[in-house]
Amino acid sequence: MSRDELAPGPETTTETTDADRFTNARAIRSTALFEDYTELIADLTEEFGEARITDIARRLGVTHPTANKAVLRLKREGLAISRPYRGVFLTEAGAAMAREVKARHRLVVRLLIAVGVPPEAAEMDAEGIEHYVSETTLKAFEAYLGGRD
Amino acid sequence: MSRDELAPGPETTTETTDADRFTNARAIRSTALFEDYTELIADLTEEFGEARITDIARRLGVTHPTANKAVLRLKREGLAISRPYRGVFLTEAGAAMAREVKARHRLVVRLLIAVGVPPEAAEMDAEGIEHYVSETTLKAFEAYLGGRD
DNA sequence: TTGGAAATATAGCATTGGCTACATTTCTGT
DNA sequence: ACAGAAATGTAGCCAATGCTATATTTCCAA
Ligand SMILES: [Mn+2]
Ligand SMILES: [Mn+2]
Ligand SMILES: [Mn+2]
Ligand SMILES: [Mn+2]
Repeated sequence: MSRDELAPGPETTTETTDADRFTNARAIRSTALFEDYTELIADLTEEFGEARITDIARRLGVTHPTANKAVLRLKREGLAISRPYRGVFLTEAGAAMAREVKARHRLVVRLLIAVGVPPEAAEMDAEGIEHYVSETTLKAFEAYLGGRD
Repeated sequence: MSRDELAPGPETTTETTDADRFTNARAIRSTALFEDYTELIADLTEEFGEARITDIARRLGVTHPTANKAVLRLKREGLAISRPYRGVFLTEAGAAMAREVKARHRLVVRLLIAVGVPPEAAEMDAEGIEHYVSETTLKAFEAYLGGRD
């Protein structure tokens, strides 16, 4: 039952292992929350001029202490700023993330709908899928959607 | 700056809120790890006749104590069984999850490739995406891939 | 057969991301 | 102006998921 050096394959090019894929997915998982927060804060700021903890919490479906703690992490990472008892705002880095994430979100929804997924399901599933779509895949989606914009 | 009762909309049908989408994504996040473990244990069992902690850990790119702890959770949830210092095996529930997840994994890869994503990127991204694809979306993927099977 | 290597288990630590309960501050209607 | 309501902040709890270090068990080769 030897399992060493299994199937080395004829590849001379560096090979993508299972571990690479799972490690990639784990790395993304740890940034997905920040992506949702920055995208949401950008939305709220556009709608209301500021993003308040209560509104963030309600839109995400979490309690306000949970939102508050997440915002502390966002601030620590340089993605947001806020003064006590005041609204939350994105830094330039946070705004850049929000723009990037929003574009990805929309493209994923459009792609899903284009291949026949009902809009409701597309919106629902995209909320999770969006975080795992690489640049390469995004480009492919753009090419696929191509003309019919 | 009133934000109460904003845009109630003309819907009579129950509406999907932002919070619903995020709550759904959080629920899925908490099962994604189990899905990867069951799928992997099924693969290893087929390849070697058993799934050993060391092999699980190496394939996932984590340390073996991490894999061991995850297997304890799998056992607690009735998805796997094992005796001390021996291989891990899936219960019927675990095997059912593995089958379902593997089918989803393959369909997602096929769909991505079908819309023009390079196979390498498709495999990489599918590892995360697969967990967030609903039954409805899966059905749409099947319909889209339709004939050219 | 037995000693070292390999595999497995366990202990203990850290962070994340949930929650409830309670404290503090700000806002608002009278 | 001020009292009560609303918003925000903080403390403390928990589970999940990662890690390193160490102990134990099993396997294998001489
Ligand atoms: Mn999302
Ligand atoms: Mn999004
Ligand atoms: Mn996966
Ligand atoms: Mn998979």
